[in-house]
Amino acid sequence: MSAATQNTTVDQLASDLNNASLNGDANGAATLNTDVSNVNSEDQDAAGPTPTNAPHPQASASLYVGELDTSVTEAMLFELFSQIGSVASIRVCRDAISRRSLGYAYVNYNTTADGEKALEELNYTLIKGRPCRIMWSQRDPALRKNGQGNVFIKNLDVAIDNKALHDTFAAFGNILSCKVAQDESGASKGYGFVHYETDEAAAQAIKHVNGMLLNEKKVFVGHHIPKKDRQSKFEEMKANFTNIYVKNIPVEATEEEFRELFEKFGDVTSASLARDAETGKSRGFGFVNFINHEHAATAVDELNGKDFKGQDLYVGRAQKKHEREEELRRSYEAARIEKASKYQGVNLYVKNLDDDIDDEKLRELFQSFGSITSAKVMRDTPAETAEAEEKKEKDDEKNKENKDTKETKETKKEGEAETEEASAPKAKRSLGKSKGFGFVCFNNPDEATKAVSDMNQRMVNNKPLYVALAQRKDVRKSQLEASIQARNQIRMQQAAAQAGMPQQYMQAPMFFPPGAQQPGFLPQGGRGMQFPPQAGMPIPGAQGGRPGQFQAGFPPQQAGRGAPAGQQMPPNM
DNA sequence: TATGAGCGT
Repeated sequence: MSAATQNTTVDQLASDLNNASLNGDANGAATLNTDVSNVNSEDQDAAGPTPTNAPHPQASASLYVGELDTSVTEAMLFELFSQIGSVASIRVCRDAISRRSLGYAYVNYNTTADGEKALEELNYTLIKGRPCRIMWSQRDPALRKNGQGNVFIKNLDVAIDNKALHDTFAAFGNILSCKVAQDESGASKGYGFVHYETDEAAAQAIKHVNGMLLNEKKVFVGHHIPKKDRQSKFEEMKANFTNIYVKNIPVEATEEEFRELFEKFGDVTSASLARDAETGKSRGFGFVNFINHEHAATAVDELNGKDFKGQDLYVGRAQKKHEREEELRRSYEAARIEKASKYQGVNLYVKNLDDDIDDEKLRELFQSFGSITSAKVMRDTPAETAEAEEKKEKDDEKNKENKDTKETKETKKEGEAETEEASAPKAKRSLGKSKGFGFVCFNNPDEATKAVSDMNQRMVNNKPLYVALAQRKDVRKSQLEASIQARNQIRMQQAAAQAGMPQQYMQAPMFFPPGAQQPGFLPQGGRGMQFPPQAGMPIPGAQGGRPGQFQAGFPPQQAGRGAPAGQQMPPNM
């Protein structure tokens, strides 16, 4: 980074910090001295931001570009990076077998200056809707893998993006990499990372920003601790617990009785029963804290499950609130997965359904194969259908009487059994329009398999059904991705063959700018193709147009262009 | 609440 830019950034930091009320507030947040123009040379720490303008160590012109969408090609990167200066070469790294992009690339410039400029001007540029992350290529993994200088920031305001984070933290030293964690839609997850070149810079950043307000939010800034290190620390903490949680305590038990019960095992610093805020009545649980762990552990061993005034106590290590919540979340997730795998092999995906087919009719179609636990036609929400309905109502005015007697019912919740149907109120509510597919779940896999072989391609209301075993959402998703990748690969090869490109260059795609002399390329000015072929570009004469299109009205295979992926599975899978 | 990914010809 140039000195001029660095100064700008520092000034900007000072002003940003002021604007963002980083200077403390009534809530007791600490005050940050952002005055970097009046540094007391004897007080290094108070000086705060100590930016370094150190050039990167290798003095190469090779950039690593990460966080790329897998569809990003060399050509797209060339278009962007050549705006900065003369690009020597670009390579998107790909899996050796599947050729799927690994999500990162190298951009090599002819000069280091251009590399620096790209780092300053192109970092976090959106490519295919995702901000790219640019670093100097650092081939020595050891330098990257020790966590030196890596800082973790949480409780970030969602408005703080990569650039804002970078600008804020650049004042403390040279940043190798900086990122705000994002969800799939690109929204901030409220935490991020700043990896400095040196530990000193990281220490300065932590010292000066931890606990400060950024966009009204008090941020935590600390050393990045990898998951496994945090976990082992947590294990150690758990192994030395002194705090105990007790439940199933008779409500008539007094604080004193409760405390006495535990004092037999050692010195207790506190023993309290949870009480209702209004009535003051015991809520039947409480906490006991011992001075030392051994006594706490003995109390758990001796008292758990023991009778206390007529009730069997639960006594265990007390969890932190978030720990307990996480445990509950995990067990919920485990239950969900178990439920999903239970459907494996018994749940059928049925598509190309006529709009007239409702849950009831779907069940009837399949009931001869065995015992059906649920049959469900996926529908738009009534709201989505409302507009269309309204229009239809006008059209149907002539047939009004007919419509009024039509059976309507509300879309049912997931997992509800169909047996309710008979007793369901025939309320005159609008039913969402059928999405043309649904799910039929059998009791056992044999019934399901038989139904697939007998019902697939069966004509129903003049439409051939597509019937297959339903796939789990994640399985389906990865299969779709693989097929798209394979399709693009074929297109690339077809395009290359058409252009007369030697096969070997398809195996190791490397983009050289037009005009660059590279061995094996067609001479300039010949009839050679523009290089490289882009995924998704139309290929004259290539077979079949859009893959997955089918003829004579028969639906494509499940891996083709079926209903939108998000609707393929019932919500319980 | 939250603690990443990542290096080739």
